[in-house]
Amino acid sequence: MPELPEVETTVRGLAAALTGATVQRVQLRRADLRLPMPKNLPQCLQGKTVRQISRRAKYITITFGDGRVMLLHLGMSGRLVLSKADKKIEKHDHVIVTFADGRQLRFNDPRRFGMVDLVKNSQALASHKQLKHVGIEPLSDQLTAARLAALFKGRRTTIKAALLDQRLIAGLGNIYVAEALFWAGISPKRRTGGLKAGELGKLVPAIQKVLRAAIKAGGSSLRDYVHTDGRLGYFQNKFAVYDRAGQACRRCDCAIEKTGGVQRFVQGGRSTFWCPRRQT
DNA sequence: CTACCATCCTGGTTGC
DNA sequence: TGCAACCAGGATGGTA
Repeated sequence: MPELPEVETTVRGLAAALTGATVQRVQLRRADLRLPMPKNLPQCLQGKTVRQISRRAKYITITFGDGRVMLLHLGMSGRLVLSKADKKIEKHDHVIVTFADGRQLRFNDPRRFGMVDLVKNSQALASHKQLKHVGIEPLSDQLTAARLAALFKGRRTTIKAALLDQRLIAGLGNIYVAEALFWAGISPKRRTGGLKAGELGKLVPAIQKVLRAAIKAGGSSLRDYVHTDGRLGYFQNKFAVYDRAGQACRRCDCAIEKTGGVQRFVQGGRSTFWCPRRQT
């Protein structure tokens, strides 16, 4: 589910609601996610106050008053939802944080591809195994055509694989790579090294435009994803190509022409959607 | 390097 | 209605 826009929407919801809140109790109902959770999580967080909540790549960080940082990843099916304490506990609610005012933050993840970890301070966070190698933030001024050219130079990978590679650019996933390449007019089959400066110059704003629009729409809700208050995102209604095989893309009448509209094929084991008429 | 594959896990959808 | 196959927003480690 969650790519950068969904994680960002979650972070904004949590930050607005929980900054300054004090943890009363933590229930660790199931610790065996993709990485095992630290068993001392409840003891470490009890009585601590939330100082800051932010995002790096697709990771969520919750910094507490004593400097400790909780690191979370939502994997494919994870969600963080605020609820009242009397709400029924769901099957896949793995961590439940109860605050002093009675509200609860629940980490629910059916597929258990997510992760939760705890580190001593922000320095330890920066050198965390999961974060050490993540690439540039696409919505920062780090993302420039020149930077992309340097990252891609000499590589023979396809642009689709490169944009999914979190070590290069952090936060894009299968949906937003497809959408960004569409708006940039670049075929997902192109080799990174073969892209011209002008094409990279179109790719940067395409990536940022898609991510910003998706954040504005509160992310995409396909099946699992919901906001921290349970509302759905609606960017899925604005997809140009993702999950639209056989339909017209958002820019032409390709569906009724011989190209047959948006095409789907499998690349690296994952679905790729593109419009052959608009992306070359 | 790179492409490709399987793996972790559950649940929803599709097709017979 | 049952059941099996297939599919899914991610990340990683192995293979050739």
